Amino acid sequence: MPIITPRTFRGTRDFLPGELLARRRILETIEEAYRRYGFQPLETPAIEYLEILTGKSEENDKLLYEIKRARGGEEETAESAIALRYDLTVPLARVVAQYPELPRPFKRYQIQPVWRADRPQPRQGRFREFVQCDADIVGTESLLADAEIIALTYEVLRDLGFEKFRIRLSSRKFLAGLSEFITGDAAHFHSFCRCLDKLDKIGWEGVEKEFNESGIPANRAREIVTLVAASGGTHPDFTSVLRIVAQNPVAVEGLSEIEMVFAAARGLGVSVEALSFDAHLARGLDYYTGPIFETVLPDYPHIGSLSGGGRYDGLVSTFSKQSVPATGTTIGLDRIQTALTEIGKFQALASTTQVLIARFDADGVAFVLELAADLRKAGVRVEVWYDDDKLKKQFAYADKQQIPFVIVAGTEERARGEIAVKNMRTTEQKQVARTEAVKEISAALRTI
RNA sequence: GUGGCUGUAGCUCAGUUGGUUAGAGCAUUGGAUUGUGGAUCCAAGGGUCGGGGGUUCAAGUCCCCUCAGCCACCCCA
Repeated sequence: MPIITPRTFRGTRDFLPGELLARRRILETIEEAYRRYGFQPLETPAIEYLEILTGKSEENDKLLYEIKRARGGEEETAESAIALRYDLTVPLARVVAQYPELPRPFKRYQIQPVWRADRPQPRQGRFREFVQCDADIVGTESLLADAEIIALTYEVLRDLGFEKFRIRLSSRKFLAGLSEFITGDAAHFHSFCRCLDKLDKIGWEGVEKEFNESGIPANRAREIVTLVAASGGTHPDFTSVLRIVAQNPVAVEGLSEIEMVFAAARGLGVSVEALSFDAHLARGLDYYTGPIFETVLPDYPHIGSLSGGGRYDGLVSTFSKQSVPATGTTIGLDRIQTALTEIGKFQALASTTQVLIARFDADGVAFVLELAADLRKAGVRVEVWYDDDKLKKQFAYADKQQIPFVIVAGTEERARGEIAVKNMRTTEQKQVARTEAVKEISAALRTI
């Protein structure tokens, strides 16, 4: 029989225990924060009908993993065609339309994997299968909701140990107005955004070249956007920006929304250096309609955004005659992990076991099993050694797994009604009466 | 999707101008007086040199194709 090479599909990964334990910790931190803001959990299927997923964003349509057919089954018909979801926002919009009885505001969080047929680049935290942590507020147009989403993002990143990060805020509405104001034609909006977004990377010469190549009339663009950009940052001068775009009512409205969200987010405790108004933040899925935001690490520009979100008041209406406003964000678990690893704060754990009960003779089996049962009843995480191996091997295992305590109960100890408890960190070992074992171990565990 | 780089043990790599049974470190397993780990020492297992074809007396080493991985761009979490 030929051996099949063990491997994982490109852009997907196995998570071995050490890494997974650390990932779980990150998830717990995120989930805790989401709950503090009153979000309730939701899960949806990995597979959706193709028609649910397509048509929301041209880029994403290209990244869909379509599922062709079941093995030995029939080819899917056009109506029953299916695909793996590429985000959690579209499924949420579907749910909102499908269950009108849900409360308003509907605040849900959702932590599940999504799939995109991208070309993976691990260093940038980019994969084909990755976990998104979404928090969305559905059913209100209030910009307080957008501000809360920003504050929530801020808290999550702080809780995770990030010290220097930047939440960049802009607005689709403002950009639409700005685009119209500069180009004189709303039709240029998309390419205008795409070019503008590259400003940080390629500078003005590059952007102007892109404008030309995209056929965007942008004779005054440099002057205007330079002024707007100069008025942005962590201490935005909204009055100056207003003066520049005053002739365009859409831009004015978008700007006032940014200003409100900005102020409310600060009011919710977001620190000055963590939030900035970036007029040239133009990226984002096509379904955004209002404020948009993303989080980046200024010191690690190669890592993609850690979070991204915004207001999408039109998305639900693709599934319903009702129009339902919504805003929200997604935090990328894998980007977070990539970033924490780079910063040196991603600490893999070997094991969560607290006590290993060693053994080395057949006579002691009953004694050891009873001890394990007692400890587990008290909530202690216990492993029992299975084979008749040398103690050396058993201790080496405890050491490798970073198990803090090892219990040895050989004939001598058992005869005296005692056990030996060794603290692997201090190497200290002491004799404990079997009757006091649970109490002693529990107390010892509290000291570490 | 566009462009570039790489592909030798589980991992990180070395392999001289193509020449006999392909090496090291780490990891794994076993041992160094039989009830105690992290150090050291000894030993062992593990590779059809990504796959296929070609040039040659001879290819890990040269050429072609292919697959895979990585990086930049695109886009984004």
